[in-house]
Amino acid sequence: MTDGKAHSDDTSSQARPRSRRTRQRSVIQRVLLEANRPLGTQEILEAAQAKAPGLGIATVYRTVHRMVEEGRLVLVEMPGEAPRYEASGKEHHHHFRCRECDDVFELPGCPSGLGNLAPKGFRIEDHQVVLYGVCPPCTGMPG
Amino acid sequence: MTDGKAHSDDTSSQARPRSRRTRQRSVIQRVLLEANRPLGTQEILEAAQAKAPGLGIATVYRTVHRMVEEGRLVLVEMPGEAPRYEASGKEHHHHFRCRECDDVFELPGCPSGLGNLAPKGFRIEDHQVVLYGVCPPCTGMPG
DNA sequence: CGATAGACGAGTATCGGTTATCATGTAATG
DNA sequence: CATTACATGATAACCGATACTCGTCTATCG
Repeated sequence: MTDGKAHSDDTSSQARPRSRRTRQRSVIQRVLLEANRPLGTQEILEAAQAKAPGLGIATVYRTVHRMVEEGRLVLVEMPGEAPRYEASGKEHHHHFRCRECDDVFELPGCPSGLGNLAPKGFRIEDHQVVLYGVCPPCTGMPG
Repeated sequence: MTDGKAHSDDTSSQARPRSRRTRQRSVIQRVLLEANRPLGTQEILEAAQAKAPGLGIATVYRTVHRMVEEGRLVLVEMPGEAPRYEASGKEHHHHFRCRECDDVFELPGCPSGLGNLAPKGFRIEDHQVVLYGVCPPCTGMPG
């Protein structure tokens, strides 16, 4: 073959459209990857609009979906709430939700003995722990 | 009125309408109180319709709300799913969700050391643990 | 039994979250 | 700088879950 590189008319594989680097997209990605906690779509929108005025909610959804498909973001679901997203690749951890500000924080580590919770006969594949309370800022503490 | 008992025209307090004992309501209550696991509105509807043909979803919502207000039912929320309801008054416990049948089961007990998960500065008030996997019936086990 | 306040079922409306549409804008390429 | 395919923003449409409306029914009580 004269050119071994796959050309644009290659219909094999999923033919995912070539990705572009736009201001909106990079701002959203930065917001998510630099946050040290899971963010909801509205949080993402507001944070990103500071750096990209006029940014719309549709772009947030589009970018988040793309990043999840790319494996760069993972879905974080809290009981009774809309989905949040956080950077993937972190160590196994759980979450804390502040009842004052409604923010969700990451908690390093994992309690042991979760496997003993289920009676015999249950095959445990996964687990999720959520702590509720008040975060340091909301208690009035500086840290 | 001659008697001192509060009559129906008493507008003091919340004047909650007098409750009636209907077939639909008692069936829904039995379904919920006898289930040993949290049920969603659709599950409640289907289970109750077996004993009360023609029962409508509106009555399920009405009865569930009433029972929650009365304190006989507690809301159980699983991440990313519609609300479930279980009988109140049980000992502190957590839940297991089967990925095959999507049923949620109660797990007696509670893992220790959850308080150590949060760094200093977080005030922990509550917690929730969810295990995911396959329940005994779905693994092919009898019990 | 008769009166009546509650309750019911069916259907419609609403709600928050998400997705689709489309005209316009713009990054990437030559 | 011209081309063009991909991206964007605004808005409408959609969706599952839940609440409301209303005509009819019935448990309760005298």
